[in-house]
Amino acid sequence: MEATIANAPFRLPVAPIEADLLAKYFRVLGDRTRLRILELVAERERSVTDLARELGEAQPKVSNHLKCLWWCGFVLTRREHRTIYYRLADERVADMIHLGGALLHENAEHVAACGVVDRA
Amino acid sequence: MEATIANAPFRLPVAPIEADLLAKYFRVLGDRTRLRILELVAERERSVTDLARELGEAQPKVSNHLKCLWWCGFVLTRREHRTIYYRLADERVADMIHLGGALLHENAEHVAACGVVDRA
DNA sequence: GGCTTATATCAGAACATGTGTATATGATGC
DNA sequence: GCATCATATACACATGTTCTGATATAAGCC
Repeated sequence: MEATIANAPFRLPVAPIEADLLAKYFRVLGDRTRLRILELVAERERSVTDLARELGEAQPKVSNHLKCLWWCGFVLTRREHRTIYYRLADERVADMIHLGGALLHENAEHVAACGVVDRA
Repeated sequence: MEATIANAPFRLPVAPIEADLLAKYFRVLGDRTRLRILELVAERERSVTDLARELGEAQPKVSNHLKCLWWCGFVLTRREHRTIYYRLADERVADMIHLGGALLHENAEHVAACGVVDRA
């Protein structure tokens, strides 16, 4: 046993490959529509149509984002007749978003003003 | 008791404007190089040159990402003579990354295979 | 002042990502 | 089978983001 990454309880990932995947994972949270979808399905399960209506967004758009969220394990589905209900896969996803929200609040103006994320 | 939203201990942010900012905030974590920088500065403070050497990346590239991390409140700086040392601004940033890593591990293959984040 | 070191900025190319429209699949009920 | 409702997919387009290489600022030292 020596692979420190694998068994470290709280050590940051070091391998570049890890960083690549983790970046991709966080990028899923880097979209306004996906965040709003997660908000809603965290509250209670919803169908695609529900989400599209509540968000005021086009159905294909919502569907596409849901596909992304499903692939990456953020949401789970359940079929009932013709309808597919999406729900949050893990409470820790909500925890992570809340943590981000808390940190954001202390830097909100700075983040808003930051042009580097948009224009590097 | 039925309003599951209102009394949930961990309520998700709802306002669309919030979602926009929060997405931007998470997007900062959605880059491999920035994550690797955060790993290193979480361990101990480093100069730009240190980081560029340890990451094997070009100095302007590292500098640019540091600017982004600094603007958005992920890192703090300290000047010593000609050198500027960067360090993690808040332990909770590391917590959030660990949480993401933990969730990722349970879905690693799916996330890797997910083409939606790359190609929508 | 001139030289060196440390960091930051800029412009443009290359790439990734999100959106809208149209269309396809797939299940249900007649 | 046909009509319908719910969801998914494909493609073209616009936008956003990162990288590279050259150059600029800025501090310290002689």
